[in-house]
Amino acid sequence: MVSEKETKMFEDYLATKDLKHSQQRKEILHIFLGIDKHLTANELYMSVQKKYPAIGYATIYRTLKLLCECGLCRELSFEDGTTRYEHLYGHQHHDHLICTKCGRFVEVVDPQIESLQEKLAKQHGFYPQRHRMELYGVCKRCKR
Amino acid sequence: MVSEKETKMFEDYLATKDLKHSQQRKEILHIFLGIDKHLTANELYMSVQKKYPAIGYATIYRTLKLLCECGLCRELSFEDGTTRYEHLYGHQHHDHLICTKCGRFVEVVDPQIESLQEKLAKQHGFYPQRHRMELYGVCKRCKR
DNA sequence: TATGATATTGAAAATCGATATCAATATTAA
DNA sequence: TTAATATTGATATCGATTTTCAATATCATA
Repeated sequence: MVSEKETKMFEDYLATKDLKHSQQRKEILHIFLGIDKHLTANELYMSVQKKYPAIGYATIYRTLKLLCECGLCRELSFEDGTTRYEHLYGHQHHDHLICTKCGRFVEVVDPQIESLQEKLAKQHGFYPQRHRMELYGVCKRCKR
Repeated sequence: MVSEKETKMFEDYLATKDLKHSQQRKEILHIFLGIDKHLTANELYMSVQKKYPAIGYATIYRTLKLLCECGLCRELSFEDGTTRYEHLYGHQHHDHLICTKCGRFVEVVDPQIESLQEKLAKQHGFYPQRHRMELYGVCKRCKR
């Protein structure tokens, strides 16, 4: 079952921006939250299509943008040029470990790295806001 | 003066792949090495145009790809969607600290972070190959 | 240094993902 | 119910990159 909390977050965001709670937005959010993987816009479009064939491409992109703005979604652009979206339902901040053979993703966090990143930014006179870290390697399964 | 070493690296790479040492390739490499900043393909194209108006867009892209393959160039795709290329002439491995206001780049390395990244990958059963880290923040100049 | 096999080129067309346009429709507050 | 306004889907458009293709350049070998 998909959380009420995230639905609420989205609706609150729409309300504060004087945007409307359209059916399409609700349906896209619901489907997006239900898929636990890093989706491309196209993959999301396909999933949405199965249930709601009338929903167009542009609405997918528009809704993804809103979801990113309200903090429910993160846009990730990878080495290979693809842009993927991950929902933050039940996930905290994390970075990615990516297998260069099979493309498998693992979410990782290392508090020590996090704090060193902050420190490093400050050392250079930057006020740190966020970061992006991707570790590429070959996973256990592919190494053999 | 631009290093012979890099030119040699490129020529050796071309030789091993049975590719040819065309004038265009030599000229693009030379101009690319001479510019010490993170260029978009278009920016490189413009610089090349000034000296060699006959060289086309496609050749710029084709040559950048070769330079990346032989290790003289790194392709970077940033948060804002732009793709930039940096040459590795006189640079070692480094990550980036990027100002979200003015777009200024600083190259940074933190050996402690580097080794924790390796460790983290290994902990998850990955054989680490490379990584990418971008720290976003507001720089000293923009903060005021 | 001429030849022929093959890679490279520039120009233009094609492709890709993403965004903007626009008339028809849905949402919302009054 | 109405009126104001936001949203929609279809389509056109965009900018970045890649592909196509006929003409040309490179290079090993004769």
